[in-house]
Amino acid sequence: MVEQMVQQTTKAPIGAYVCLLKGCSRRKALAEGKQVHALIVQSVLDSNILLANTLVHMYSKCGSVLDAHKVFSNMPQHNVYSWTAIISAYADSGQAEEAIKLFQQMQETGLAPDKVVFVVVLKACARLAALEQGKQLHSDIIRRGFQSDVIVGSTLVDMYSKCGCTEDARELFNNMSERDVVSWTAMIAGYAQNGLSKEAFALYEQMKQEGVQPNNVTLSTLVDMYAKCGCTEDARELFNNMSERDVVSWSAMIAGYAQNGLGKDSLALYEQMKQEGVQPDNVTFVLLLQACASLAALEQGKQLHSDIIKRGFQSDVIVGSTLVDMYSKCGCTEDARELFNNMSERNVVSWTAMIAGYAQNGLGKEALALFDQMQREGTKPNEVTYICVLSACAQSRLVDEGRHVFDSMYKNHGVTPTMEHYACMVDLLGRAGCLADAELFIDKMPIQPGSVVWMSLLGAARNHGNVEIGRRAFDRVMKLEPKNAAPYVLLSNIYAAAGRKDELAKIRNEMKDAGVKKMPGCSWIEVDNQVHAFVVGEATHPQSKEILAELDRLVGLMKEAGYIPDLSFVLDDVEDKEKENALCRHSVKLAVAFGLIKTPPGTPIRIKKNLWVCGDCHNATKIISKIVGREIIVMDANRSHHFKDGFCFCGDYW
DNA sequence: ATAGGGTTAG
Repeated sequence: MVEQMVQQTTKAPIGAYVCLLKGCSRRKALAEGKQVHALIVQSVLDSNILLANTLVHMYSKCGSVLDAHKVFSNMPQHNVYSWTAIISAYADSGQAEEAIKLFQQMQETGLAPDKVVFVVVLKACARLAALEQGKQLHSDIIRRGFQSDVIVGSTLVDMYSKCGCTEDARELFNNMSERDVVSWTAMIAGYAQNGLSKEAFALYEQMKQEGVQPNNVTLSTLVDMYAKCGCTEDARELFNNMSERDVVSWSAMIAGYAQNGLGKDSLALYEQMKQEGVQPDNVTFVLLLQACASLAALEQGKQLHSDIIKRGFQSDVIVGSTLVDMYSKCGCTEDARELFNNMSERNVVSWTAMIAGYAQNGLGKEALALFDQMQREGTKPNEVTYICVLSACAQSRLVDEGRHVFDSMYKNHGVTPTMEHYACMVDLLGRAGCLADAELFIDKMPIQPGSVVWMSLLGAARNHGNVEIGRRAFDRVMKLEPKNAAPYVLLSNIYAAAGRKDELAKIRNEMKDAGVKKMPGCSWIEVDNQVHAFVVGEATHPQSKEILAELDRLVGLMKEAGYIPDLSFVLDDVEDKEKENALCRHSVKLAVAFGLIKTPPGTPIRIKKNLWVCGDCHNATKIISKIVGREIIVMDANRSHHFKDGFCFCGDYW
């Protein structure tokens, strides 16, 4: 077909080829572009500088920097457009350092840069947050008199913002001789990216006052900003009022829900998006997978996975890593691993996601093995990798292995332990019952221990019923984070388990006086592609009556099997009978009962919980798994619990 | 040629 088209236009072969290549660029049709390239070579037109430049451009747009570079280096001569095309190829593919290097090479050849090449190199600097180079470019731009160009100006604003220099960006913005909607939006986005939402809103108001119409890019920026502030309702209102919504606008709103714990709303919005005929892209899928992961919504996650394959996004490394994460967070480490093995490209995040998957599911040995493999295959672990490896060791009681990893992280990969790593070590030692070692470890820390470290110790004290250490750790957390409810709950658990009623009452009052509220426990379960949420103590689900009846029936059977409700997990000072009732309304139990009613016998039940699963729910679920002959998987805020035949794979170590 | 949405942990 390509040949036919060319033959029909033999009168202007070069122009025709340019047209064809531009079409390929637009459609990102690499294979077709290569065909056209072959024809150009056949017609001995490949030394034509215009065609060669267009080829470089085409390969760049189709994502093949390698081919772009080949064409570029085979060209008999380069003009400024050739350089622009190859620099932009590297900048767009994320190889910003290479782009900057090429720009320097270009200047060495004596060619004078034009506006466009400055824009392209500035983009590379923004990507790298290479402020010094950016400033150098800025002065070159002034020297050549390009500073009054509105595109160059907007790009400079963007570069300074992405380097974290919002004040420089703003000064430049104020001095721009001409400002269009893009300039305003770049400055608003600059504030948003640097967490200055007040300034961003103020500038947005000013923009409207000066009569500049915000477009859908401006509004999507604001939707994202509202969402990042946690104001999803404001974001939604703005989103609803947008006249034009493209895939980015929808994704920004989907992200807002997914990243604020409202995964259900993300998935609902996706349905609406499809109805309105907007096509999701790779980024949309990443966000939706995050929503599924946060809900452990495996069925919908699998559906998305097949949509991803259908639309050809499965080779995107970020999509792949997010899929690994989604399967892991649904408790399916084997599926995650198979996917991981088949990924066409893996980066440090992909490896880390898989290691984290093993860690979350209590498979410490597998995590360590993968960590070894990763290094053998030449991927350098980063600090997050180490957090995951250490937490895998902590979850699986691999104390010596964890110590060894910690001791060698700087030596092996130059990763300096941060607060999080120290907290992991305290967790590792504390969980294993070495509370004294953990305290000693904190004493020897070269940095001031932060609240995460003390929280780890407090958690360990809770697990091992150590009142004194628990109290000490609690006091340290309070000094750093007086408004956090978690330490109050942990210390209350310690007092309750130790039967220290007076101290329990006292801490409950202190908590009340401090105006600190415990986050209510909430569990989710997906049934028939629909996620159902259960909040502790609430009977708001339409089928609450049946759920409570089922729980009643189960508790009877459980007691026959030896279940004794652990009333120490009810912190309110009420009668024992009432405590037992309260235990029965814990969200995990409600979700389990619902799952039992709504799914066929024998099928596994998968539940997601926002906090840690409580000891009584853990014990109860073990017994239920045996009585009803079902596998029950509870993904809590920390790790998974896989119940089967009366046991949990965590071995009660969590 | 310029502005907006994305991956691992906690």
